Amino acid sequence: MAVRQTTGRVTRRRVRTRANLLDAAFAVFAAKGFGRVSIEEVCEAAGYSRGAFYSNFDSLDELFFALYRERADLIAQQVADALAGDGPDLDVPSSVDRVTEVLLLDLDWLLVKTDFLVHAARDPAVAHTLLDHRARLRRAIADRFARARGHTALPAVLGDTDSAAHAVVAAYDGVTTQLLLDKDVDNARAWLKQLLTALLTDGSAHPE
Amino acid sequence: MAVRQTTGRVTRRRVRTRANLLDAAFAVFAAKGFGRVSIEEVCEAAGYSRGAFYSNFDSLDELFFALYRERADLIAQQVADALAGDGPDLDVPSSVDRVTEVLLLDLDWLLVKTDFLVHAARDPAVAHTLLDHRARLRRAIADRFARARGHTALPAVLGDTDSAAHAVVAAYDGVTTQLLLDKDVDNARAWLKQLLTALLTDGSAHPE
DNA sequence: TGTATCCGATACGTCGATGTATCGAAAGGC
DNA sequence: GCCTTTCGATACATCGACGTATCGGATACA
Repeated sequence: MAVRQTTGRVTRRRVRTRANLLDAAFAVFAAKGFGRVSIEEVCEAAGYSRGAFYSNFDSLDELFFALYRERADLIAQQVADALAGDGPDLDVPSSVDRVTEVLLLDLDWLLVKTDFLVHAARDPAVAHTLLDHRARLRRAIADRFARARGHTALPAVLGDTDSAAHAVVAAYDGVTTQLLLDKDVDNARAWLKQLLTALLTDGSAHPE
Repeated sequence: MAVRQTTGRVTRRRVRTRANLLDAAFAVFAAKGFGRVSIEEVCEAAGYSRGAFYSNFDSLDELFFALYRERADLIAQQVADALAGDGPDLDVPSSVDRVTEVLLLDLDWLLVKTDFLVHAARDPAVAHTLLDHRARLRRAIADRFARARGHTALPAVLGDTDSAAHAVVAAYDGVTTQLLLDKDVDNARAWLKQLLTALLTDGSAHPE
């Protein structure tokens, strides 16, 4: 964290500034990629001078980290809500639809998230944060599966609900990669749905 | 490309230098990530001065691009070989083993490849190269499926062999993401195998 | 072996980004 | 509304990386 001496009070202005910097940084990171962004660019996009930046953050890395945490928490919450929202009656496929809606909505987020993955891959501490986020998503998904037990059976090849959740995340990651290249959100959604269907339904139950 | 005037001859020294630069760059990129590497670092790692670099490349981007193409071609060839090598008698699971062996062998390559993905996601021209590489892999896989027809049936949910190949690549990408974070190659291989099994075999045929 | 050509090392000038130190202005408690 | 505290703008010094221009040694070919 930046200087922040004694136990001083925190001004409203400060919170606003910080939020503005984070928002601007998100846009700039999404557009150019973390590796090609300077502190000055972020400040300019936010309409502040570098003084404001150094008053709130120590480095671009720290800002990036904070940015990721903030958004990741938001997404995790949205997914958990989408999954917890429907009663135990609804079947898995319709849950899939709702989650897909949330997860593949924002291309900019996927770009930033991938940048973050690249860093995490080279820094164990950062990796830990990302693994945490993923674990939270998996937990929400696994819980949903557990509740659906009896309504919809999972194929035995996948094992327990945890493994099934793992598989869902892997499918999501796989589709994300393709989406980053062809930018076709609709296609990605359809394709993710098909993948999940193939994974989560027994081969004997042919759809449509 | 760098200067390279008229139709001059190309010295052996030049090819060696170029290759050395590419090799050193690969190591440096894998270690620090493309975004955090300077031209000087690459030269230092290779044991050359910047003069050598500018004589062979115009920019770090160009070197990175060349580096990717080179390695991607190599991998694509290896995968194609691994798939074409076994006769039509072998079943899909054992092909999976052989390909997995090739694809998940080198963590450094996965790191560089992900860096490349990040760039491709923001530059359509670069994206085209990466999509080409992926298409080549998919073709090899789809061909293998086509040859296996009659021996092993694919589940109907996946559709034709092209879709099945698509699914395989998605699973590979998904597992790669996790592998980049936990660095557990053995686990990734096992997990990829399980995923592919779930995808490619009919749910009715329960293994072990 | 001679020689024309090519290659890469060195030495510069330049520029952008960084971090700090300082100061005026805004904010909040009273 | 005053006064203390905090925030962020400005100015400055520094540094690293960049790209170029030049030159001496290496390389290929006769």
